[in-house]
Amino acid sequence: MKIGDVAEASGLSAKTIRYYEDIGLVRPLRGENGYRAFVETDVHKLRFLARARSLGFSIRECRTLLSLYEDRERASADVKALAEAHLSRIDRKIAEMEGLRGTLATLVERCHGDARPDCPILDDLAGPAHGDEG
Amino acid sequence: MKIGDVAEASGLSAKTIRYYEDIGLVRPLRGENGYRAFVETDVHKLRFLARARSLGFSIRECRTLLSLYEDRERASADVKALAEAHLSRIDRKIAEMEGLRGTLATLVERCHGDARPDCPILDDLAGPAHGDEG
DNA sequence: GTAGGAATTCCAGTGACTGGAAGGTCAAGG
DNA sequence: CCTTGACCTTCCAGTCACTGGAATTCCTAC
Repeated sequence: MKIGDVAEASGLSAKTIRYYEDIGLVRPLRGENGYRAFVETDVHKLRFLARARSLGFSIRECRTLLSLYEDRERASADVKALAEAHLSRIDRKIAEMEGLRGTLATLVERCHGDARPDCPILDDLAGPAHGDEG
Repeated sequence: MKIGDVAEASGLSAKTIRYYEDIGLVRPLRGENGYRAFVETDVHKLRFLARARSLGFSIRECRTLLSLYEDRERASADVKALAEAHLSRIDRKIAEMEGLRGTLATLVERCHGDARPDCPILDDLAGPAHGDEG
């Protein structure tokens, strides 16, 4: 299989697949013409990678996940730990985003949004209501 | 004021402030010794920037926000539009993260997390239950 | 005069790609 | 045999918003 086929099969771009080879995530063989020659297991790996990335795992984590995946002897606890750590990162991120969303929503609500120049949003950005700013 | 003082006052690092000068967000004067000489309005600007960045506005948006802020004639509607666009981006991002969280949480739940090698998380990553993958 | 801390510049690296240039390979069609 | 065009190759640069570090200069205190 050539890179184009594999790109189609895995949902990754050819660019990304080359990049993944660069950083050692896949090691396709080479044909006599210099083209990458992928086999089934490469496609599996790349699909695995695509899915893991879409779930927000970093490349570094994907590397671990992949080695865990390829190790028939590994404990599922290892994988679970990784996923749980990732889950709590996601939770933190969501909480952060929601706090941010709240602040911004309040600001937007308070802004009359017309041709007048006074704007609560900019006022907040200029100095969050401490009172004595200058 | 020197960069260290301004860093303290604005909550940004000296590195970041130099970077902001590089990309034209602030233009501090220079003293005879070559040191940056910041005035009050620079500090205001930098605090504005710090706050806007912490609310997740991109540098590009900050630039717009800043020019809006400095334009005494601007309509608050302009600012509101920008903030609303940003708000809906945040909403999309949150929804995406929550979907992701759900998937991952289910996976973690289904994983027994012991020394056995079979693991629903890796199974899912390897090929999300379509049935006929290979 | 010497230490130190803080300022300066410039270069390189982060993460995870993406875009584009310049050139090689292959199958089909004339 | 030659061209066309799709696909492949490599390599370099850019993205975003910084951050780290080296080498050097400046200022203050002792």
